[in-house]
Amino acid sequence: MARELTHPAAADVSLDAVLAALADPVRRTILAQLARGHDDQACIAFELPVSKSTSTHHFRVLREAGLITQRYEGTAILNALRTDDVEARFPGLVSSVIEAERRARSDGGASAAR
Amino acid sequence: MARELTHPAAADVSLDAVLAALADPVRRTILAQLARGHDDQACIAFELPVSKSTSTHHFRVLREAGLITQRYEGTAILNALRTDDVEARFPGLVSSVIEAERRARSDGGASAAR
DNA sequence: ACCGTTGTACGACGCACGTCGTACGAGCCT
DNA sequence: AGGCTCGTACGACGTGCGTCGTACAACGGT
Repeated sequence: MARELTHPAAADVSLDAVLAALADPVRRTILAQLARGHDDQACIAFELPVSKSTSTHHFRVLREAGLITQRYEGTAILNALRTDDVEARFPGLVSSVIEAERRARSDGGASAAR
Repeated sequence: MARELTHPAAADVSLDAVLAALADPVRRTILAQLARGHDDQACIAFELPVSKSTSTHHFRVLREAGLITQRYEGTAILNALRTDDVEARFPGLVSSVIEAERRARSDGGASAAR
């Protein structure tokens, strides 16, 4: 059957959706790891402090916000950043968030929050 | 008496709080207008599609996230961006969001969202 | 053919957030 | 002193979101 993942067109990526997606720490973790490692990491490869279904949920939010692409490879799904599209639409936004996230992670991090 | 507004120290500004604050369109409207006009605009000067109490709430969130400073001037409160502090901590983040917000506003805006 | 792997669908639940109205406080002006 | 303006405090309410578990679907290997 289908096995089709719906991605928004580059022009349809909304600031609202992107910022809402970036607001969650789990999703930022995913993005940071995706930016750090090579592309095409399966969802399984991420160490997330949530259940499998929650994981699926977060990946879907990221995809529907236009931040990542997903494609099937057997039963697994390979994830990749949509760096080009997003940077073209919101220059500097996602990259600065990822950079900040990575630094906050390696840092002692003055205050953790939430 | 007090009349003291509590602001977080520059080092205590957390990525989580900043992104959570940026996730709301009303608060981005405030930031964009603050960036556009001069500093020291009173809360009243903002045309927001919400009630007065909700307005207060959003300004407080922005202040406690470390994105703006507020100081009393009579009964009014003057607002200003904390550009320096925030840019030092998360380079490029807020500026890119404000830029994107402004463009999305003047733009036709492909899709509105929410 | 079977089973394991990988991810999805579907409720369900609880909490946090955006929203509001009303009542109040603090300061200015006449 | 009195009234006006600007903002806050305090509930209250609805909804959306993050979370989970269970059941299921698609694909690959043995």
